[in-house]
Amino acid sequence: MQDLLANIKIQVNPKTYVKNPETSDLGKKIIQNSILLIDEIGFEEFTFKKLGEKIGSNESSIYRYFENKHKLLVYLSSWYWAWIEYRLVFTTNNINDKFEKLIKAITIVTEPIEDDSKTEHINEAVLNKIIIEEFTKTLHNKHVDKENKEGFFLVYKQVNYRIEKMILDINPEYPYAKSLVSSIIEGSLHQHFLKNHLKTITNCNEKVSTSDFYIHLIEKLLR
Amino acid sequence: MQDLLANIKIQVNPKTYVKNPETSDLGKKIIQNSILLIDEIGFEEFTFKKLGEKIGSNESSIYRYFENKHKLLVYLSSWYWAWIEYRLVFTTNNINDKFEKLIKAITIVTEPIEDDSKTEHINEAVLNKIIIEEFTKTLHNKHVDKENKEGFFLVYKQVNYRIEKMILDINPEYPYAKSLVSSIIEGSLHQHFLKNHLKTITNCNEKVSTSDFYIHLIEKLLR
DNA sequence: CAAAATTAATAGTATTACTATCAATATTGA
DNA sequence: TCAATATTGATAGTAATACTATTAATTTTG
Repeated sequence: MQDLLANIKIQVNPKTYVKNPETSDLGKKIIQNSILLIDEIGFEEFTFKKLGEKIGSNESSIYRYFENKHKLLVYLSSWYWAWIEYRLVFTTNNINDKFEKLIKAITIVTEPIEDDSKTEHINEAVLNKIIIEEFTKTLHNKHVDKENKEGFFLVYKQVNYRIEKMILDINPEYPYAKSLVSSIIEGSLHQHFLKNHLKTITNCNEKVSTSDFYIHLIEKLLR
Repeated sequence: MQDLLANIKIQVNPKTYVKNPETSDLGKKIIQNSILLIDEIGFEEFTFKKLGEKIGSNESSIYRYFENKHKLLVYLSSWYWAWIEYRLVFTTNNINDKFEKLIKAITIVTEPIEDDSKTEHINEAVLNKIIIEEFTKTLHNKHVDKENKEGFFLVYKQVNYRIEKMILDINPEYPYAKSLVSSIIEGSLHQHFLKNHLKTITNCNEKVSTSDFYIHLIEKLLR
């Protein structure tokens, strides 16, 4: 899996960037260190100037890759969900038992990302952390509708559709497959967030995983 | 209910404001029009300067009520959840059937807010809209832990605890009561958001309500 | 190795997110 | 009622943000 991923290039919607960061060293440095810096100081405090200082490069050079920090976050999110989708397809492929397949899928989107693949400039564990803390901001702003039309959230929706299909495969009569999936995918990020910050309104912790909660839920609901 | 609410003063954590906006005309104007302006232009574009212009008042006067726009949003959210809690307690009071009680509670936190009570300077329907679009931002920032300690999210958590108790009353063995509640409360806002912006990953629309989805869910899960 | 592309350095602008000061107005309480 | 007090408005000012533009230096490539 590690090796396989090393040879796969994750494609991100070109509208999110001015110049593809995968095509240069500086671009890769921008991606790598923006993940680290956003994790460190949070998205609100994050600026291109600070990122420039961190990578020993110039603010204006970063602007040649990304229009603004919002688009950079959309890029990072898109990369993340494309990576999740890849793992989802790879992991559930060739599983015949429909329920087992769904459980594997739910696990992929709900389990914490333990460690990175070490083969790339992207640290998936840290990226997962910033997705938990910041992903909501890619959707919750007044450009959502415009950006949705431009296809910024296509991969995210694709992940939703794939799992929806698995649910309808198990039970074509279940009337809320879409809502169930979107509430699991988003809800899982939320449970991870609560585990980190508002521990008293979640059961998830070191012992009980978010995956446990959601697998128990779908078993009760669909089995 | 309307009349009753007119005589109830909703209490908000004093640490969210510098001067209580309920104590003056200007304060009430700030609350009333900040809700309308945030709904209009979104939280990112919202500034105290623009609000000042809207209410024919001075930027610096608004700073005498709220330290910054983040704290104002926390104030508005706290008011909202206190109002929800009040309606929750009021509506579920004296219902003996445990399941009926829970369904009423779920309905309160998931149904759209149709219209305001007309008795106050706060338009609850519009406030509900901005909670759907912006509430996530009160939690997702680097001051969460500090603000959580200061009690900024107490009422929100209180709403969670109340419904958790109802679930455990029905089934004390259910191991994920906290996570179920928090995922319903937050997930409901998310479903409303998807209904407005990403329609293809939700079943909720004019015909199917968010409440339907969640009531169906808890019936399957706990009945 | 010359042309083209990329990056760095510097400067500059409009806006934001405030703080400070002081005058004008409203409120209140003796 | 009138003086003290509190509130609000107007103006000015600062540091930081979120960019854009220009030009020089460096690197890449054909």
